[in-house]
Amino acid sequence: MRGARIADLVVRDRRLRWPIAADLGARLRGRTIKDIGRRGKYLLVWLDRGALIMHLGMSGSLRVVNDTPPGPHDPFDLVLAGNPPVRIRLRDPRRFGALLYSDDPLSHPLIATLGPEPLEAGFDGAYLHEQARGRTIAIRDLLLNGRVVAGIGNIYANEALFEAGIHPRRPAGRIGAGRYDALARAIVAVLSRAVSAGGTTLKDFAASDGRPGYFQQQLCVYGRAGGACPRCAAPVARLTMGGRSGYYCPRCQH
DNA sequence: AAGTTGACCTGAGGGC
DNA sequence: TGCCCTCAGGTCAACT
Repeated sequence: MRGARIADLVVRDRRLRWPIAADLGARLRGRTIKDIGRRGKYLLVWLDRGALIMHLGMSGSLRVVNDTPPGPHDPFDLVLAGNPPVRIRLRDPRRFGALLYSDDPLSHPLIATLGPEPLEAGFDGAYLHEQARGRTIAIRDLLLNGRVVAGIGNIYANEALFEAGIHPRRPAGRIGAGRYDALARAIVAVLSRAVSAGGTTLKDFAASDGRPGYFQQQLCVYGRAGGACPRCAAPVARLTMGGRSGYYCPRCQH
């Protein structure tokens, strides 16, 4: 995509998480893509001025397609100029994805309010400890809050808490600085290992080259209720918090 | 202010 | 086979 000129945006269904702006196609035609980036789980397609902000939600995927006819859940194609043109298609059955434009994306409310990137400088145990001070929210939910730290989803929150030996329901304000050091290290380790493995394919996740991830083979607790804890062999437990599952070892995590 | 719940959607899988 | 229920990788917005 980098360096390409946008020939067209073909919108078949505007109804994503937020409606695709009616004038977006006209705004994009003829513009040049300068770079591709990311903040949390938001994808940034930097143009000569401003950027597209995209999100894949839970079920979205972007693919390069040729003459494949669009399916019922393929809301748009971004067409790049060329001979032949390159069509990049979003498939998003649940329509939780997003396609937005901003002249100043880093100031956009969705981006500007995000916490630090967990794999970059500025994220450590001291930061988490400070964020948690005086708060009663369960630590699992604090980690899912993008304003605290960007881009941690349910799988990696649970895995990092296992690695750090912290119970997912523990109130965030009742965890000491030393344990937050361990938690921050666990988050960095889990995310790094997951990236190396190409991500986690529970069902249909695939990387941009179409290949699945393999981190699911390294999951210690997520989705493994009843299975043996890899550390102590006690059965992994499942709980529900705010309508979402949490997994943990009742013997190792407190 | 912080915490909790509901909302947005479709599809898959299990039980009956 | 079909119907109904539950659950799913996200996260914002509206409540309490």
